[in-house]
Amino acid sequence: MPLPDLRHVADSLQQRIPDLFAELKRLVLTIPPGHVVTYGDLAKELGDSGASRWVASYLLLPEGPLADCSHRVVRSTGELGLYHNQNVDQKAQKLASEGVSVQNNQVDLKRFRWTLPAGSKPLVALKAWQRDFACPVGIELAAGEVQTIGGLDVSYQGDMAVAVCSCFGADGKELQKHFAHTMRVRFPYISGYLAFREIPVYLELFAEMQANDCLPDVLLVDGNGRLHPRRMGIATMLGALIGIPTIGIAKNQLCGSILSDQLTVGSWEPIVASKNEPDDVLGYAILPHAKTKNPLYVSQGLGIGDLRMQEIVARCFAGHRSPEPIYHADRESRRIASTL
DNA sequence: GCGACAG
DNA sequence: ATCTTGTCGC
Repeated sequence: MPLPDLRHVADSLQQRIPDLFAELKRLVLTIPPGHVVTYGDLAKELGDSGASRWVASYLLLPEGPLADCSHRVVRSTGELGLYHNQNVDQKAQKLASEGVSVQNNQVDLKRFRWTLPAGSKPLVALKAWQRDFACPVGIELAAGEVQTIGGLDVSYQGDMAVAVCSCFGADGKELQKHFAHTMRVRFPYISGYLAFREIPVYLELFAEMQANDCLPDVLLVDGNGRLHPRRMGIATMLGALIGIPTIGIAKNQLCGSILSDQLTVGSWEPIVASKNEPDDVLGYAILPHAKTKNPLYVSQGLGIGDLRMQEIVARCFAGHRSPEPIYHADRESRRIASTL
């Protein structure tokens, strides 16, 4: 199956990613003096209440572009919450000067809550994109021995992202070569939407690797694949976009429940969406070795069945918690980011 | 009050 | 992910 022109894929995907910063700013600027909204109100208007933590952290940025308005955003309980300059009293004073009465660090939301205008809800569109995403059917890891296993990770220096792909041989333990690409990210980290933050830099990286005729046979991606609220984690989406089989490797559990309550070294314990449907396996938890008590969360990206996925990941274990290709990509991307 | 969500 | 000091252990 011919691979797509990744230069073109990179450019067209970038077009489809909304500017959440601009949309949040637009919403915040509609709050008139004398009114407040909650972090959750803003997140829901962006399309997902799960974005409230990002909304709060962005508003509370000390030198952030919305620092002038952040006093008008409070917690859902009516508590004032934090303020960008650490001085909550100043938040109360600003609200009071605008006519919002504050008692015991609380605002009466019934009286002062502003109704935000209907927005474009960009996260609703992105959720729909994930749900409806049609994976190409032809992507399957070829039978026989794998030649090259790639490990992917991204590190950050501010809003600069450094993506690295470390290419390992069939044994999964010997580094052959690696590639790196640095670019500015323009989408925040929100749980469930990691792909929209990190896929752009990966696509730039793979466009270069394609130009050098150095694409691995299979990719281990730092993040989930099928183990995702909408079954469309970054590993799955990336595999579909670049046409290479992928496996998702996460260090923390995003969703689902582990069927077994006992993890033993080297055993693949199924993770299901709900214990009521134990046949719907989203991925596996595995302890790579006895030195760590935290498992790795491994799930199908695209084009590889469970057994082969387990075999490929297992042969990449060598004393670190992460498989060697990801471990190397993590260290190398971090090293480069620290020089920026 | 508790639980809590990849990077 | 990043911010961060010392500290425990192989």
